[in-house]
Amino acid sequence: MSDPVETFQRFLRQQGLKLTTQRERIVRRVLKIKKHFSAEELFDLLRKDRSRISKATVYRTLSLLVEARLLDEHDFELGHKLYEQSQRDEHHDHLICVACRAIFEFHNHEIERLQEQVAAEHDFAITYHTHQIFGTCEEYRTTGKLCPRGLARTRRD
Amino acid sequence: MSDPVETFQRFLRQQGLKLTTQRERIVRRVLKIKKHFSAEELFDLLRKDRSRISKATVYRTLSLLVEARLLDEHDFELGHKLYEQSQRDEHHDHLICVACRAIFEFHNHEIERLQEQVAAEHDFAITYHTHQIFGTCEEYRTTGKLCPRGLARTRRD
DNA sequence: TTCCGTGCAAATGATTTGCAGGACT
DNA sequence: AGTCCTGCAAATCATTTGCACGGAA
Repeated sequence: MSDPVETFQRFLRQQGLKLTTQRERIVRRVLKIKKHFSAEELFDLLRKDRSRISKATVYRTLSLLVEARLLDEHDFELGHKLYEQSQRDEHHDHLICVACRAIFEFHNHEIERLQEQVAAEHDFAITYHTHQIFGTCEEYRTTGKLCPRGLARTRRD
Repeated sequence: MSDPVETFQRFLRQQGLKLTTQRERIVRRVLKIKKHFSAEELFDLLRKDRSRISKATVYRTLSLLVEARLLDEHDFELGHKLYEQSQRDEHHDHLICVACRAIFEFHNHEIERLQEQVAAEHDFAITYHTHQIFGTCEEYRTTGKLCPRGLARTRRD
């Protein structure tokens, strides 16, 4: 019952939509990605799997996956959006290395709490938030190595 | 010595650039704006002042003003960037009403401190950060009024 | 003079959309 | 049958850029 493909199908049905071959292939491929990825990168991965799905369909399906809450969408000021599998109840924010583009995740309960307090003080009803820290990561600073082309790296300690 | 136009001129000279009529008009106009504004909105304001400056120049000058640290640039997921006069030492983050587009500012010293701690734990050297809280503001929730077209509102309590 | 800067229009580039033929239910 | 979908190419849209002419130092 927590199979993502089923979750997606349930979501689609609910919206009067169908789980097509393309949509299913895309979800299954997406589930294998353990990093942050762009629409373009997903498109390339699908071609490598000999799935000739159009870019339009990739974009359309990514939107659906975000709506279905299977994916989270992020704008890290890279000129294109990045996606990652939603860790439903484990919300996290990001540290983005502007040099090598590595992306790290962090979660700080106290920050979240203070943030809610700030919103409350402004009579503001939070829908979601983004907290991004840009700078340079330790590896880049010591090795000067840039992130290889292709998938944006996501490293966890 | 803290006259923004002079600051800009100093910055330009330093870069081997000139303070042209257009650039000066743009800075002076920008200085009068007390809200967040887009390139397009600035362009329109300039036309109203009978300054026929091209959009290309507006964009080019905005970039320079950001480099000169006279303006801060924000991406609030609105499809276009917003700018605001840099409050040099008074950094702040934002609450963005997704319904009426009002923008509120907040500063929480404790959050900033915790954030530095998070970065330190990751051996991450911070360059800058963005902390945006999206949701609905009190006014929108009670009146249902949408933000009027034109300049994005910035309200402070 | 000598670059630097400007306006204009064309180029970008990620994402979206209109259409016409296909595919689920 | 009746929708929903897909692929393709064209359209968007904010922003950028190439060029030839105009302007500060």
